[in-house]
Amino acid sequence: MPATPDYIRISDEIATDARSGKLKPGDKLPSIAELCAQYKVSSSTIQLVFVRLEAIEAINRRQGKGVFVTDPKTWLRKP
Amino acid sequence: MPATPDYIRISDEIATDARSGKLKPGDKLPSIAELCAQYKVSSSTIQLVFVRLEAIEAINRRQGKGVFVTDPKTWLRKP
DNA sequence: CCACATTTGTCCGTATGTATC
DNA sequence: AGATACATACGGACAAATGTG
Repeated sequence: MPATPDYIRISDEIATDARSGKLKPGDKLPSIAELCAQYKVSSSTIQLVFVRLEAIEAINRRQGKGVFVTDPKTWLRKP
Repeated sequence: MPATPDYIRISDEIATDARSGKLKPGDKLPSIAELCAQYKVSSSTIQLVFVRLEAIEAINRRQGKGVFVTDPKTWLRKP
């Protein structure tokens, strides 16, 4: 059986952290470089994570500043 | 003004076609190779489009078979 | 204003795996 | 067996926004 793809697993973990309160609305995620190191994946995979989380409005990406978590209450679904 | 990124523009066009009825629920999208040719982008960009559309449940991806449009009424939002 | 470092943003080409026909 | 098609992941190139000095 196929293991869960990295980009699904990582976005689910971030979503879980936000729902549990470990990440709060407005919190800035680690930089892409740090997330790459933390999860041992490439930046392309992290970008996939961001596209997926952004599509459901779970994060807010601001070029040059960072990626910020939104309030889970406003998410379109639980990824 | 920043040009709209390809993966946003393409997923918006597909969404518009589905909403207008040009694409109907259950319709199969052209193959990745055909979409690459049609929009003159790489397969990586098409995969970004798919991840984005799948996140809002606008498409259903079936490995080896194709990518199918869902009913816009069930989408999580209008991309 | 300018230079620089940091960070995110987009896109590409390729490799490999898996499912279907 | 072979062809087709989608799935995941990588690494790199370059652009754009921000902040600091």
